[in-house]
Amino acid sequence: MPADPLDRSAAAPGPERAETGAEQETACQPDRFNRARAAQAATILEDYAEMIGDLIAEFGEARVTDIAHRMGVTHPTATKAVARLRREGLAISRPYRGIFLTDEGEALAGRVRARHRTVVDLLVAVGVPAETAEMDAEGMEHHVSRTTLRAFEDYLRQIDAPPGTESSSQD
Amino acid sequence: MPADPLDRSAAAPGPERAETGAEQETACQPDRFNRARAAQAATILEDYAEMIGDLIAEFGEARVTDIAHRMGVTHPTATKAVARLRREGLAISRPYRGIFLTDEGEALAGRVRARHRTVVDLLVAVGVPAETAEMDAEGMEHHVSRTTLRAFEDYLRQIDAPPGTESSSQD
DNA sequence: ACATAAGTGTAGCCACGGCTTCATTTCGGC
DNA sequence: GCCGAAATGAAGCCGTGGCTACACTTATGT
Repeated sequence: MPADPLDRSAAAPGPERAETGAEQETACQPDRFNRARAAQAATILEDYAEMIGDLIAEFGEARVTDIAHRMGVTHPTATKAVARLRREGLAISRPYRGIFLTDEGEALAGRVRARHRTVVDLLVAVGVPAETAEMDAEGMEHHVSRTTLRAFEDYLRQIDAPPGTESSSQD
Repeated sequence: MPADPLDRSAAAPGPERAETGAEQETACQPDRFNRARAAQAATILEDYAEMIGDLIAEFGEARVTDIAHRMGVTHPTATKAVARLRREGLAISRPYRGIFLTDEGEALAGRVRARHRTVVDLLVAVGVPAETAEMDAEGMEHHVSRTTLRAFEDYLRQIDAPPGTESSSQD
């Protein structure tokens, strides 16, 4: 490393940092990160909603303990998450009773589940081992926009079609 | 909705919930979420490290204000992030001076940048518009495991090769 | 019917990652 | 050389999402 890299006087080529033009060039950058942050914030709600949907499908209701167990958290954490779901109008519950999803919550859970499947399928389609695909999709899915999701679906549909059906060239 | 969906007495088909077999079937579930959480925790460090690397490449140093501006956060937030980077041994800095990356930090930034490019390339390859790919990759990349990354690279290499070159397993 | 176990709720702690506000330092012009 | 502006640092607030510890309710078994 340089002798004194921390001395600004010799570091920056220009103090004004090319503010003309470079500013709007990097104007989209914060937006990207803000979108990523927003997606991350929605992640937990989406995961819990989907999980509750799964449990209801399996057992007819979702219990805090089961949610906590499957999410790998303690039960107070699950309780807090459920409280947030309630606040957002995604779930309903009564003290010491099971947790259920509102229509909105169910719709969300359905969308999340479908998206998850699509992401896993795409990963597998491009050569990711099934197990790894499941793992990675869990985190990735929350950042997949509608546009990207549709692109995935199109791609999967395309490669799903028999190769000889519509290939322009004989190959 | 049912008359009284919150009444457990009529809800669960069986209280014991098929603990035989189902337990180990869902044993991997918490792990999935834990991995996703861990990835999310590393997200900020990775993003800041890459950003600092970019700024150093551009200006010879990274300043808190610039980092904050590009990340779309206020400067105290950037300062805190830098503090964490320092704690993790990824960056060095002196009060009122620029921020620089350690060798480890630089290595991390390089890996992150390469991974980002690969993810964007793959998204584009399967039909995602370039701009959307940039957006979505920002969040997705942090959840791409080594295995998946290599699968992406293989896939890109494969489709990069001229379609007629090895179509019939000639070479 | 009651005791105990299991499930649930509540309170309070911590770290993180945003934020605002204010103090301090450095930089730059006069 | 000094003074103001810009940059940085430090303190403190808030919401989130983990956790532990403890209280309470429900369920279960004898």
